[in-house]
Amino acid sequence: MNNHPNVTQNTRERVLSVLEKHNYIPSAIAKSLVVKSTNTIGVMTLDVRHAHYANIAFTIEQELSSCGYNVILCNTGYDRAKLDAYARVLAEKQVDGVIMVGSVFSTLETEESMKRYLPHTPIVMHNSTLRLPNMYNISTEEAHGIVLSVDHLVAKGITEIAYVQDYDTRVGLAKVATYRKELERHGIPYSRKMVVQTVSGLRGGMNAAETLDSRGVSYRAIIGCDDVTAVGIMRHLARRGKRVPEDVAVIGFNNTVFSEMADPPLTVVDNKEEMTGITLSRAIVDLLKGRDIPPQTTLYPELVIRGSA
Amino acid sequence: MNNHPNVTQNTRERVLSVLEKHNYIPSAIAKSLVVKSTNTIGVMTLDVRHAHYANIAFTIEQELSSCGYNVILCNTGYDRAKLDAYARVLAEKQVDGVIMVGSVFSTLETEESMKRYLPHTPIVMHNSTLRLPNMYNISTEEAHGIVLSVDHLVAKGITEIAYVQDYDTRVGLAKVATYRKELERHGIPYSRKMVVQTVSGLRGGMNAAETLDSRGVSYRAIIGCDDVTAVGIMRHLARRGKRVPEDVAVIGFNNTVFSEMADPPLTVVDNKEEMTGITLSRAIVDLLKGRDIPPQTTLYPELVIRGSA
DNA sequence: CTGAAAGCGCTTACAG
DNA sequence: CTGAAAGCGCTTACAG
Repeated sequence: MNNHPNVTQNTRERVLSVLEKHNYIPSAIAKSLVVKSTNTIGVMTLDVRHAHYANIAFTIEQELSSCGYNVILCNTGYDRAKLDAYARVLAEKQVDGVIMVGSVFSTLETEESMKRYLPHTPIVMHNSTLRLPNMYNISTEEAHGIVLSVDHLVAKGITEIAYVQDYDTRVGLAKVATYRKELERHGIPYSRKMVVQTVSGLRGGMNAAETLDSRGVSYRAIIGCDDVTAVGIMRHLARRGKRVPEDVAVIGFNNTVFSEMADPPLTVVDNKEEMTGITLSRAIVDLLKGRDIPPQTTLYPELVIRGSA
Repeated sequence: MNNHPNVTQNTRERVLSVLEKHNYIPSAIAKSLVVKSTNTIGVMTLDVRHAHYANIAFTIEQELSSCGYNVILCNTGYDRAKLDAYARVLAEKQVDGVIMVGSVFSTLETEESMKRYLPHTPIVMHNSTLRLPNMYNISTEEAHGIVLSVDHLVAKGITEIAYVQDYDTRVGLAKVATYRKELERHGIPYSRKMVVQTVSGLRGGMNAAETLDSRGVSYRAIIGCDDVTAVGIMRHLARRGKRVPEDVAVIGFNNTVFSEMADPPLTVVDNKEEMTGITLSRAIVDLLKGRDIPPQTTLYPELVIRGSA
């Protein structure tokens, strides 16, 4: 009788002292069996070695543990079979809910696994979505970062703005589209020559800037798809003797440690991972407490202005 | 009757088809209650946002999941109360074992919590130790990295070697001591002026190199306590117009992405996080399978030679 | 080879 | 206000 109202002070104390003496630890699994709730949440992520997922996973774990839930960590990679196996084992272990973070999870295969194994378990997804009644989506509108970046540059009188994109994912495409739309909104002519596609990363950033130079276009700013790529861009510029931000302004995406460490420190679009983790955790807790939440929530990034633009 | 030998092919097929049709998922918690094993391992770490812990946690999770175990992630920070709470909840949830990674866990408070809540659960610890019969230790001898670094520099004919240390932790102290011993072994006079203490990080590295300059000592190499600090050291050198490695060779510790990204790419002591994660996982699995393992295992780092030394 | 019973450690009604 | 019984969904002996 855990903290029930109708129990005498006397009896309670007597019982507690005995428990204390024998170092009694209640079995959560026996309890779970009857109350049909395990107080554990499955957290699926692409790869927690990546700072982005690590930050979100950390925040989720901290937030949930402060609410009495534990986290089972699942790194699926790009492996469908792994995802399926995790979904099954989370069902067997009867997690109360699952949080999936990453755009990788927007696939029909994922949908099938989740529908099959966890048809009634609340699922909160970040940056991906499934057509399932028990699924709730929370997304960060990364393309909004382009709006912020272009606005920032234009306010400084810079109009020759190049854009370095990486993969043709849904958000990747949305970002280029927004880049084009934003230029037009500011009355700046759009040129295909000002956007270069590359592999994200240091090398990719260097190559992208190199490509831009080889095209002979004139640019006063480069927006890079992420911060590490932006560091690569800056490295190429430095080797060409161009100063940042005087000659070329650089803006990156993702406010990881790399941004601060860059020289000059990078101005970046911050997708607010802590806020994301907290929002995801609160959503699942709300669902488990029977409170209703909107099926779709949008989070907006913000611009962190440092030395590079 | 899961795959028991004495069951007819016939019966088995009949049963399986019914299970399949009803989409039956066995309850792991009901099973756990009777078999006294949950197939879940608690992994305690300081903070999974740090690349070092993220890498190890990732590898542990992958390795254990391939052996049929799930991981409950616990980020304790420096908070004793949190650690105590996690220890208790892991006991309640009846994890089969726990892995603790980080030197933070070498405290009497930790020992008390673990003894109280998990007296019979196998505990495998990395870089920390407790005087408990159910505890097994696996440590990476970081000081060995100093041996490798000094050897490498001396082989290049460099003898004026400075050392930047951070905190006075057990391993921090062991590293300076080894630095001194190694110099002596190579017949190089040791000077207190050649070691500077700093706060780890970019800023700390810059400050440390600055301090070295202000002391007016002559140096041809600097060994930094970690890679980010080494990047700071290189940044200071670059600002002073010194070339790396021509004028000054730089070696860091921890082979994170920062090392590769540095310019020039950093020569570093790699503490082999993947190997560490695998070793920790195998140890706990061995213990759970009833195989005996040595109470203490030592792992050695290796030198990754890149452009800075 | 198969089926029914007991029990894992809890909670939840339900009698006393 | 307290105590004994039933049941959560499995596995493990043990009869048939």
